[in-house]
Amino acid sequence: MSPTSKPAQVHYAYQQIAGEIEAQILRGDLKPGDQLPGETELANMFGVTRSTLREGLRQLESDGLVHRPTPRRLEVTVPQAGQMATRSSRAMALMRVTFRELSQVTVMTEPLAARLAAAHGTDDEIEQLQVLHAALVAAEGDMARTIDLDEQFHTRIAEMGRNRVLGLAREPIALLLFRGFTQIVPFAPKFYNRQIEAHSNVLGALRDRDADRAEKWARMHIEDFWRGAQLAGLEDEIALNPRALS
Amino acid sequence: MSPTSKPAQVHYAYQQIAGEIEAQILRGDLKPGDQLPGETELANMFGVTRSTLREGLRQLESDGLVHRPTPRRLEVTVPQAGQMATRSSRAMALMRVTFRELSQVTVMTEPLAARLAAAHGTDDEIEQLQVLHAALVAAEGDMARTIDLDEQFHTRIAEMGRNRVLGLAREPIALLLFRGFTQIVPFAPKFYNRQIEAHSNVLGALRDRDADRAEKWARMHIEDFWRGAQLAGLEDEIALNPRALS
DNA sequence: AGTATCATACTGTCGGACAGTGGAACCAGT
DNA sequence: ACTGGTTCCACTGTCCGACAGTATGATACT
Repeated sequence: MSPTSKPAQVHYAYQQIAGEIEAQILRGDLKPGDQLPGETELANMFGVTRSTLREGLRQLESDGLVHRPTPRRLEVTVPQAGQMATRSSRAMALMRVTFRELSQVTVMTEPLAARLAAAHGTDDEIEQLQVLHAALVAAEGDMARTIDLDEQFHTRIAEMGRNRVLGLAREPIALLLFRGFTQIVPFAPKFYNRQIEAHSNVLGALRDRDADRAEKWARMHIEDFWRGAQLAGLEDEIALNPRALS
Repeated sequence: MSPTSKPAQVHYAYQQIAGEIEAQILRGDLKPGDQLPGETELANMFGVTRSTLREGLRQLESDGLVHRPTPRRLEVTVPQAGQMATRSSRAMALMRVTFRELSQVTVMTEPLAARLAAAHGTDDEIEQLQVLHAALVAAEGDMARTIDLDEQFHTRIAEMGRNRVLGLAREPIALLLFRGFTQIVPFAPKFYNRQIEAHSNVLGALRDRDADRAEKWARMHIEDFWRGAQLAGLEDEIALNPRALS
């Protein structure tokens, strides 16, 4: 019953191949960076045609367990965070999750990220964050760029926390939530400036290595975002039209 | 630069096919439940061979955007939470995340889940949770079963919160963390009983619809887990050997 | 009408083939 | 001997054609 142990009927050859290689990776027989044999050879090893083998490979590729730096080289790899985030965002968008759902989670993740960043971020990273913030301020008016930089700002903080689990968990969520910016700003003119201010305060707290203050301002930042959504009457609205993710 | 808008070089035919169908789904031209034409017809539509088309389909399948209820029927679907969780867990296991990383996040997610459950769970769900808890108590000694039920208990609470975003975010994490149970119990004999007790208290709070108390006990529950890991000296140990996920 | 049978169409897999190309071996020049 | 360029080969992406097994819908039967 456990979601991780379901040796369900995987009778199809291409699934068996994907499963077998996956098992070898998880078992450690194949380590990230290892190069796999050519398709013909692999096909022989598994006793199938190249066509069948390729279908299996496509699946592994899509799972992020192998990838091709160049068409000629097929190597084992650990799933990339960005790839996982995209998949997750897409899933949530298709589920038509609401601003409420996103906010409820983000109001926990971002403050945690800020707290961890205060503890583990390097001076250099804080400096870079300052630069990013300056760019964000300078981008006033350009909505697309603002959203992009805003997302980067938050992600950068999360990275500073040295917690990859948090990184994986929050990225797809933040990705969706911050896109909602566009829908909120028109309803709350002052909103934009308050966001900038909050960023400044988080930045300041990080510089002082004040975890509590960083956490507090991050929380206020998100709560403010949520209030903006409420003002705009978007609480239970779909956060993002899936088509925006194309 | 945005992770969602990368029309990178997708020159390969099978990638274009996957991309095109994916776009149609995100755009809403294809809705979950819709049935797709046969492979031959699709291949003609895209002007490629069936072999090539199939490679594209395998990718979509693996992404969870389409699936085959029966080999004959190929239909559009929204990615299943369980599938995403498995992928995520696997990625984290391969990244060799530590107990520390998992705990830091879980100590936020589970209390939030408990709080939301107190607010939105139905009486019926609380009853079912009681049954599950009873089974958990009865399973004393059977480690594998205990872990399985424990994970179910937490997941059930998360579902009661009616927040799909939280569900997606916490599932893969909880999946990994609770498996660590095995490594902790030997070091902390009393640990097991305290976990049961905590569950009881959360359950009681839910029954009283006391969100604060539910949240508090959930937090204590996780913090206790974390202390157990510390007692066992596992703070920075790999939470789960990837091979356990095969 | 409900059930059983049959025919058809479609999937999973196979085998072979070919153009384009990236890498490696090989050769030449200094 | 080492570097730089050329050639050749292996390998990928794609195509074509084929076949067994089977699920699905159509047909026939009770």
